[in-house]
Parts: sequence; C-alpha cells; structure tokens
Amino acid sequence: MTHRRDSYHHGDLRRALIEAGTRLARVGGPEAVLVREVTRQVGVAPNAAYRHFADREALLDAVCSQAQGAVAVAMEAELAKVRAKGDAAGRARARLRAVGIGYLRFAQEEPGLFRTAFSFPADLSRAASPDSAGASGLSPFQLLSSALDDLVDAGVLPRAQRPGAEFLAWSAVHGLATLAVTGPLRALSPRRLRSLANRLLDMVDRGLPATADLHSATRPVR
Amino acid sequence: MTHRRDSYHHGDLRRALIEAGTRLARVGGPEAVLVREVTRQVGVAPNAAYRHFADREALLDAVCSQAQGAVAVAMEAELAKVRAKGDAAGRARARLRAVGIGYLRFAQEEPGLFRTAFSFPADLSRAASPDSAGASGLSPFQLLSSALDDLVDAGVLPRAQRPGAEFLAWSAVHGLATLAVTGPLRALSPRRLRSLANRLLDMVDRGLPATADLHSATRPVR
DNA sequence: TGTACATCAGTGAACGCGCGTTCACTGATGTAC
DNA sequence: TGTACATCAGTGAACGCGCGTTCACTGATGTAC
Repeated sequence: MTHRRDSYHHGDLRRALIEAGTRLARVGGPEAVLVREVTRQVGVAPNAAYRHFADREALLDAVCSQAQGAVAVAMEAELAKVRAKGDAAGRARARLRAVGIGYLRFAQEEPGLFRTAFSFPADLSRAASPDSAGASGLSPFQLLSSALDDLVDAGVLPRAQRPGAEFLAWSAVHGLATLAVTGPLRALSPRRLRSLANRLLDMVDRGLPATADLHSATRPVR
Repeated sequence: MTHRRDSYHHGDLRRALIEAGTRLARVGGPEAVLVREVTRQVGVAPNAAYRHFADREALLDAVCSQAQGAVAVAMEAELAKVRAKGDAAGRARARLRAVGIGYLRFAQEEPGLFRTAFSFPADLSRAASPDSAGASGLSPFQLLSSALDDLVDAGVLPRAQRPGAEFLAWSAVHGLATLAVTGPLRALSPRRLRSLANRLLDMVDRGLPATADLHSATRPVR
C-alpha cells in the first residue's frame, strides 16, 4: 500500500496522497484529511502536495470520490446476494432493499469514510469521477437510480411516481445512517441497528408507491 | 437584543454569550460558534467566557439547546394549524405530518441553526434542558414521540409497532433535511423541495404501520 | 551514442493566521457586625 | 448607617499550536540534434 520511495521522484505521488488521505478519513472523517498530515504520512514535504492538488479542497474532493467508490462496492456486494429466482417484482424490490442495506452497512462499518463520502460538498456531479464508482462502473446514486428503474419496469412503481423517487428512498436511508453514525443512535448495538434498518426498508418498500387520492387526502392546507 | 454595558459588570453575560452564539450559528452553523468571536460580539474580553462556560464545547452545547428549542417552536406552529374536526385517526395522522413539516420548514429556513441543533453531538439527553423546548415544554423529539403515541391511541399504528417508531419517522425526515441543507439537494427551489417533502411524508404515512407478513416476506437472507 | 538544455517534481524555510486557553491581576458587589 | 473584607466577574497580556500556503531553490528526467 505504502509506495516505497526509492528516488528523489516519487513515482505516483498523487495516488499515494489520495490513499493516505483515505486512510486518514477512515479513522477521523473528512476533517482529518489535512495537507500536512497526508504529506507527512507519505514522507514528503508539505508543499509537494501542491504539485498535484490546487489546494486542500481539491485533495479532499479526490478522497471523497474514493469514499463514494467504496460505498458503491458495498452496495454491489449486497446486490450480488439477491437471488435471481422469483418474479420480477419481488426481485426488483429485493434489489432496492439490497442497495439500502449496502448503504447502511457501509455507514456502520466505515463511519469515517461514510461521512467523507456524503456529509461534505457532495455534489452529484462527482459521480462523474471513475473513482466514485464500483466494479459495475456505477456510482452509489446511479446504483440507486437503476434499482428504481427496475422497480418501474417490474410494474411495482408507477412510472409517474418515478421522477424524484431517488430522493425519497435516499432520504430515509441517509437519515438513519446519519443518526446512527454521528447522531443520537450512535450508541445502538449493531444488532438493534440492523433491526431498525429492516423496519425502515419495509417502510420504504410499502410507502414508496403512492396512490394519488391518499396523497391529496392527508396533505394539510399551508 | 444586545445587552448594553453600563458598568464593569455585565448583568447577564452568560445569556448574552449564548444569544451571540446563536446569532453566529444562524449564519455559519456550529463551526461559527467561536469563543473569541462570541466575546468580541458582546464586547468583552475573550477569557471572560470562561467564567460561564468550562470550554468552547460547553458554550456550543448551550447554543445547540437553544437551536433545538427553535425547532420545537417551528413544529408547534405547524401543529397549531391542524384542525380539530374530523375523526381521531385523521387528526393523529395530520399531527404527525405537521411535526415533519415543521422540522423540514425549519431546516430550509434556518439551515445554520438546523445544523447546530442536530448535526453535532446531539444527545437525546439534551432534551432535558428547558432551552431545548418550545412553548409546550416539549423538545422536538418529545413532540414527535407524542404524535406517535396519538397515532397508537387513534388505532392507526399497532401498539406493537410503536417502540422505535420515532427513529423510522425521524430518519426519513432528517435525511431529506440533511440532503436539502448541506447535501446535493441544496440547490433545489423551495417549491420543489416542498413537493418532495409532501411525497416523503406520504411515504411515511403509508409505510409506517407495518404488517408482519410483508416484513418477513421481503427481507432477504443475510 | 553523447551532450545541452528545457521541463518536471520534489525540497527547505518561512509567513501569517486565528484559535482555545491560562496566568496573575483589578474593579465592583454584597454581607457581617 | 458605616465600615472591613470576602467574593465575584471581569481585564490584559501572553502562550503554544498546527494549519494552509508561498517563495526561491535544486535534483532528476526526457528530448533534440
């Protein structure tokens, strides 16, 4: 992992800095990604970083992409567990659930990287970087989108409800992840958290496909 | 608002510091609450703060309580709009929705305070401070809990599903708030955000009361 | 194949910054008698 | 009611810290002829 320095020139300092930054983020979250500390770890002068990154922000962005890529990998791992048998509707629902499970599991197992991936600037545009994708070439957001598309194709989610559905599902899962990582649920045991996660995903599964009349019936006047 | 200094002694410096801190948090979030800046605003020496707070953290805690109190007030304002007519079930559901609307509206209108209230240490124990409550004397979390209790009493939510339900509802709403305040949805127009908020609350309304068999049917093996 | 030179990727030292916090102090206030 | 004195709530100056970033530099690499 640590590129051994055999010469004055490093070889691939940029990569080494990103990797060191990721290691720091794993332990201390985004605020632990410091130019001085990263260069220290690699064994290089602090200002050497400026040959590869405009400023600290640019370095952090790169680390953030890498963290998003790790989330994508976690999602893909859960998706791979979904069995192919059964009807299309059941499979599509299971895939959406797998995406959520992967997200939550990652948040629990790698809180520092999770925060780095999503609590900061976190533009969706970062999905453009290849670093932020998993083996499938898709970013976490794209994996979610594709699961929702499948849900439409399988006839579970009405096509009219599709636009913006990412944000509904993401909100639920992201909220629980946040409460569990930094918030008041951070003391919860993994077991109880898993149970809560399952109930939350049930809620999404049941509540995501809306019927129009219920929608207007319960909305209060503003 | 700004306590004018007429003597060597201040009068109520503690209060003044908290208020200045809240003003700073409104603009710049929790990281803007600095001992030096707060004392500067009040017109007092930096170290004077240490007569009233053990350290920066203690000051931030106090500001955080105040911010939570403001969230409670926003929720109460929405609760007050719920009309008393109709059946108990409909009213209880409308009250839960009002709690969510209040939370999301606050996040949108006061992003700095919202982050201060919930993104930091945010122990539920802080609910103990009177500052963190609204006019009803209840903290945001307690307002949510009571809305869920009503839902059980009205027969909408099975009693067996009640434990932990706070965290399901809170997750959904908190996730959207977070994505909208700091995350990738921060560019969204208030109008579109409101529409998303309504769809999210529909999802919770529909998905919160679980039926046991659905629960086990869709959960994949782990 | 050897040499001259431009380009690139690092070094070393220093900068200013603003923070939280501690120290020994002094001016104001309240209480005992 | 007046005075002595303890207590309290501020002041002023200073500290160490570690950060991001800039400067002028030098050692290594690659390319033209």
